[in-house]
Amino acid sequence: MKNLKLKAARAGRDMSQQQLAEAVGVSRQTINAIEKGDYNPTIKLCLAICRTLGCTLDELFWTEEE
Amino acid sequence: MKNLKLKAARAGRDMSQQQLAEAVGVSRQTINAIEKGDYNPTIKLCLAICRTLGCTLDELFWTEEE
DNA sequence: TCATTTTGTCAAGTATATATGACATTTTGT
DNA sequence: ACAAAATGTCATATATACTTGACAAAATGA
Repeated sequence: MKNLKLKAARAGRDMSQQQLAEAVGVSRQTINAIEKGDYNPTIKLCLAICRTLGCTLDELFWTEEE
Repeated sequence: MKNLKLKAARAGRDMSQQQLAEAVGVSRQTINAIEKGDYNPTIKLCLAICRTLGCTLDELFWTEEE
């Protein structure tokens, strides 16, 4: 399932996938795949994204289902 | 670095590494390695651990440094 | 003290997170 | 309408999360 909370948080900071990717040190395709829900990132990458966007893990990556 | 918050939360539920591993569907060595800080789990596994132990992502996996 | 459980650790294999490069499609700005 | 930027997507390659099996050391309980 897509991660729309991440997409919204990034948009709220007016950052492109590319900019977020560079800020956290991964490729643009990786950010794209995470937002699209293609695969599950490591906690380390999640933490880097959270720090960059000023959000908590629970805000961006918690999910009830599954 | 070690994940002592996870170790404490597990101990507080009186679960062995083995029991937690079975509950979340991974090997005992994987739980051991996460507590020891040997490698970074995926967010999917973190979520499964949090649900099993009744904790949030931020409680068990947030870290300030790095 | 002894048996059992739990934890730590190693080696070798498999699955998958992530990279790079490339191109098509969509969105945005003028 | 046009150009540029942003996004979606594919294919191939690499790093690493995770598995299985095994054994030693430490902790727990009778």
